[in-house]
Amino acid sequence: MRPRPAPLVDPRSVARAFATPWGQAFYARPTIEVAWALLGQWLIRRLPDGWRVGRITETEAYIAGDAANHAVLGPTLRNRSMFGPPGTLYVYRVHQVHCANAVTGYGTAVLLRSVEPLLGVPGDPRGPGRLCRAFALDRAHDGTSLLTGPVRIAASGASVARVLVGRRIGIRLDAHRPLRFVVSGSRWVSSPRIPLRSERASGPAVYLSFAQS
DNA sequence: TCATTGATTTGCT
DNA sequence: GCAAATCAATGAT
Repeated sequence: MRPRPAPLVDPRSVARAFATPWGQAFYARPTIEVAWALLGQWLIRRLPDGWRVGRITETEAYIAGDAANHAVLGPTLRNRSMFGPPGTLYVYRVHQVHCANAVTGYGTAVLLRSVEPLLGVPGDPRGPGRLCRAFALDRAHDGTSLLTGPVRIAASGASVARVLVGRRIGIRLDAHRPLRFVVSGSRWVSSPRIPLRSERASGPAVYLSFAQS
């Protein structure tokens, strides 16, 4: 019998982080800034039989005036949680999978694309569909709060040294915009062949100048 | 009620 | 590299 690998995080610290997640102010900022800030944070899922924890390694911003944004035409049955308060979870289905987003403002959100498994994560959480499968997320979680719900995001305590920026994956409209953000050097990232360019971890200020909200 | 369309993943060539 | 799988949301009829 093979020894079980030691967990990368202490379950007690996970419970503490789950109890003190990022608050609404974390999400109520320009979407690109939030997409950048989410890198390195803990995504924590509470299930009846335990925790699932991953370190966020890949995000995409869906901003105002963005043709690829589901919310660009206003509220519908599918996207209505994108018009909830900052820190709302927006989960939708596309093809055969689900994708999870953190709402930042009225009709804007950050797609969670990949995490690095830290505790209790089954399978491969690289890619938004596989991330949702690994964290057992579906439309039942749409509209729940990342501040008080069964899925939360909390500070990891560690900072991300360098961020890679590139075009978003799998979209047709506004496909060229540099709104995809990746933890530099991580192997827990989808679409490894899509080109990315390296940016200082000092922040996304350069992108905020041309892409508001 | 019908046709179109995907913020994906997988498997085959 | 490319296309199929497969289905709910959406908008047109």
